[in-house]
Amino acid sequence: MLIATFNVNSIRQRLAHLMRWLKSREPDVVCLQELKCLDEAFPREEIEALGYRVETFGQKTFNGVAILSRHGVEIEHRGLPGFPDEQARYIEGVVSLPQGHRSGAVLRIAGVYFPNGNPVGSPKFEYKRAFMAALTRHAEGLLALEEPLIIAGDFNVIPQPQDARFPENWRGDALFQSESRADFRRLCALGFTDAIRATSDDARLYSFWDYQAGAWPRDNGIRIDHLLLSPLAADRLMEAGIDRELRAEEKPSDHVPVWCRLRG
DNA sequence: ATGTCGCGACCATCGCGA
Repeated sequence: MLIATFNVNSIRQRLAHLMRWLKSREPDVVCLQELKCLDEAFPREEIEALGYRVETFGQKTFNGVAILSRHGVEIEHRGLPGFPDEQARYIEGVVSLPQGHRSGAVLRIAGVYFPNGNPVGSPKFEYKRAFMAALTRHAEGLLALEEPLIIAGDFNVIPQPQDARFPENWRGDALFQSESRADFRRLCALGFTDAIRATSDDARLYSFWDYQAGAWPRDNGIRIDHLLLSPLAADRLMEAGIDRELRAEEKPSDHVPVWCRLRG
């Protein structure tokens, strides 16, 4: 059972990349972020042709999230409960696992696209913090369900200095601000496992490289796309990885897919 | 030191968001 997250930075610009990657990696469930289009403009037929159910929560120009699933999926929320928002940043559903799956009958999946929050001290930063507070509150309720649950997406938070090649460059940035990191720790402390950190001590595990200033050739990356596993999901965690080779393709997204494999 | 994309308004560059 392979679950992944991928910020595509425009689904219409990245469809070919996504299709190639879906065919090679064959994930069961994928959370997408930054669709940058309305639901009716989403290229759903192409992805359905690969055997995926497609559930979108789109928005014109900015934001937009989706869940792709090779198994049945029932969407429970488009938009973060308890957080009235114009922006399409949250989608949550329940995936019906194949018969006999050892993780039980269902996997709950929440796809998130966090506000960037820059500049620090602006209303945008307060909006980011409010989004995290609302997600943390909602996640408490989800954990009480005692289901396998994964919150997957672009959190726009660099959790630790080792999650950036040059952490000093991010001082003062909303992605590395102490409040952002504390908010992220508070969410994790409810009982979530960071799939990448739980399975690897490797250096340079990044999921984003800026388009500017040669960030990719210099490997000036950061890790901001995360998979947070509830205890029942973490019990089944086998391995996790980052498909960094997509960043070397022609016209790539500035993010790459991050995935984890659950036993069963 | 700088270096880039994607979108939409609106036609050709520009402002915004990242």
